[in-house]
Amino acid sequence: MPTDTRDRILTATAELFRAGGYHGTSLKQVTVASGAPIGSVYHFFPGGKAELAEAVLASSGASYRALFELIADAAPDPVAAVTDFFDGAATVLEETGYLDACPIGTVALEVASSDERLRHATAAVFASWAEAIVTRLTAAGLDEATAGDLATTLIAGIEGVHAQPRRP
Amino acid sequence: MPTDTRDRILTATAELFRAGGYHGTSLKQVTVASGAPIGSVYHFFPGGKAELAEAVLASSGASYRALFELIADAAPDPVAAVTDFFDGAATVLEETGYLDACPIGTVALEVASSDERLRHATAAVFASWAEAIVTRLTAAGLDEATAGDLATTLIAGIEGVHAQPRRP
DNA sequence: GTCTATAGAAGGATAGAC
DNA sequence: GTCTATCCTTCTATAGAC
Repeated sequence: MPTDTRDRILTATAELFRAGGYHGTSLKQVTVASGAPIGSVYHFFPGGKAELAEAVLASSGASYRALFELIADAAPDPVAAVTDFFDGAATVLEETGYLDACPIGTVALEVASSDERLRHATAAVFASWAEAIVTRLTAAGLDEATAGDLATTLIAGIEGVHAQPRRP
Repeated sequence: MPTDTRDRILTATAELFRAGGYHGTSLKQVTVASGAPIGSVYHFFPGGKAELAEAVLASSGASYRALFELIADAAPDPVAAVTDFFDGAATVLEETGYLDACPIGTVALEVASSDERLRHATAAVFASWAEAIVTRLTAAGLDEATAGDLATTLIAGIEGVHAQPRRP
């Protein structure tokens, strides 16, 4: 399969971003973790690290959105949708020892004031999540404004939870 | 004043961490922003970048805690304390164009799984904040467990808010 | 305590054979 | 599409004069 290598680079980089963020991840690590040589990385992402990061943010963002939609649409009501989603996140955090966070939030904090292009990529992901949430909340009867505020609050909550390190 | 340089290094680094995080900040930037030569940085922080980061986390963490305590103790009740604090954070975010985030949260996400020492430093800060919140909530009549859970939620909220980039 | 110069390693990126 | 070798820059850290 020809695009197999590209996918491996994408998922490996997403995993590295979860652990070390954008600046904490080197292309050398990407080659080792993905098994792809540096030449292939630049073949699929001619724009280098920045273009790779942009693709990772978009693809990871879409995955998390799909996961939320899957859980939400299986839940009987919006309240259950939210608690199911947070319960799932809590389980993952517990099972992984609170080591790996959300690649979007980590990168978003790093690049907010320094990289216009990547900031846009993170903002697009959060906007997409908000849309998925708002759609379901308005369908359940909430007005647009309340649904939007609640979506922002929920996204802040899930991101903030991931910022908490393991204690001690 | 002999420790003046040390303070300038500390505050300059905290500002840089807010913008670019730990890995996104170089010691060269620290020297430029603080006006202190690299020799002085290593004079005050012989352990290099890691030791400097540890000091920045502790000092910034203490400042934010003090700010919360100031606002909370001026508020008539716990609910007002929380809304006053979040309102203050919102004002700062608006005034700065959502550019600079929380140095603790940013670094916490970067180092959670890669640097044991810095992870401890971030965990200590969050624990200190939680203590400040729990003290006031239990004084207001909440039981210890509920106060602890609420403190964690509030900290997650304030951190998650800072992870949101400016839109568009 | 301050400052400069520099060592030594690691980073991103490119060229070109295959 | 894959892989290696290599260039240039930047980074952390150290040495030593002042």
